[in-house]
Amino acid sequence: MARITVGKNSSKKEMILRQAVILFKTRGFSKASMRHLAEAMGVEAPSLYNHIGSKDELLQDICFKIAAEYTGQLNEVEALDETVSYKVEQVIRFHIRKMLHSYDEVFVANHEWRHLPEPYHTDFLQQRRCYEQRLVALIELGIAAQQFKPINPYVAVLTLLSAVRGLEFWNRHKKNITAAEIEAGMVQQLLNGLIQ
Amino acid sequence: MARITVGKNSSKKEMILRQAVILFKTRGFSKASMRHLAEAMGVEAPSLYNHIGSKDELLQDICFKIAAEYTGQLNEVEALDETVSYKVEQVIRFHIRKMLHSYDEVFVANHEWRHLPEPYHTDFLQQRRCYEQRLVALIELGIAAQQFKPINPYVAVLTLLSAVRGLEFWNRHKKNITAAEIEAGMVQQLLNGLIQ
DNA sequence: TTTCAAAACTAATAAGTGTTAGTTTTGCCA
DNA sequence: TGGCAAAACTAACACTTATTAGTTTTGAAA
Repeated sequence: MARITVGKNSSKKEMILRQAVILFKTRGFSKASMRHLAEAMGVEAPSLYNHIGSKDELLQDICFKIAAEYTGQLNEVEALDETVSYKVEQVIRFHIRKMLHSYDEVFVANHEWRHLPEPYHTDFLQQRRCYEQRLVALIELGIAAQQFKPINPYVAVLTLLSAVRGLEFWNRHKKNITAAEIEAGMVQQLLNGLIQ
Repeated sequence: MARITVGKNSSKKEMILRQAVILFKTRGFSKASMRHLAEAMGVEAPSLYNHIGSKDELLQDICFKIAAEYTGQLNEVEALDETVSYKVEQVIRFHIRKMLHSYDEVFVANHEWRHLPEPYHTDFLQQRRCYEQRLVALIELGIAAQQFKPINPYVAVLTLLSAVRGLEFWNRHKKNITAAEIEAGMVQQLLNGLIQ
């Protein structure tokens, strides 16, 4: 059949990855088969293996790319010379934007990391825990500086991350509400709940 | 082999269902096989079909039981003669307790409803949307009564539900923090973010 | 002890899984 | 136009899946 035609700025593997993200998101990793993916690419399943290593490798690429982006942003924010609440606000806003702009990728990373084979599964969890720990430290700093109420910092981080993650379920209402409105509302509710 | 021995207050189907909850939670619905479930029951796979209709039916039972419990509680709260913020607090507390006490069931319902076959898939989503809509109406009432800040009520509901749902990820920290502490912290952060 | 339904068993089916081997086609560069 | 690697193809493998059919075992009531 027709070959996988290469776009300007993306290799064939990247094109497969893009389809994989969509497929894993809509069907879930387990129920998404290489034959489904091949069909989306207009090709037979074994042909995919000229470009990729395995199905698992696709999931790894998706999950670790997202993880790296979150960690990278936190590095930048931590280095800022600003108040804690400003930093927390930046983190919240980054999460919200990532959720709204790279919806499918974030969704797959959030839901399907469980299917990562070892040692990637452990590695991913480890990165996640480390990220959370750094946020906890940030909140603790805010409490010590009396910018934040004396709340349990673990609970605060959980609440922040979970609330933002919930934007997953919100895509269906996209029409009735702008991204800016969502961002403003969530920042207000989440940050006001923390600040003294 | 040995028969499935019936406990005092539970039919054999209920016993299978209990094992299914655990299995679906740990392996995910797709990767949980009837052979796994049979092994957990100490029986061969086909024997299960003397007690249940299908694998899908197990998932349906789990998801709709949970949905009914949430709807039932909201019915009760709505009927109360109390302030809106009291009602919202009751809803938040119910969600948190459900999450902490029926962790596995709630987890499965939250994660695996996607695998429900039609028409159950549509029905479940419909019930979910209806539930959210009723919460939105509650928040709107609070804003109209000037108990709450003039926040976007959809965003507020999303934030509440998502934050509570995030308790999923918190079980690993169970040791370091009591249920009461979690409940207090979350109620404070979430409700204070709303109240005028 | 006989009876009989409930519930276990074995065997089998048809479909789907990721992936490899080996072969043919494609399409660019000389 | 001839050569050659990239990338498609077909065929196949070794599993696993949910489920059905048909048969045997179990264990309580008569």
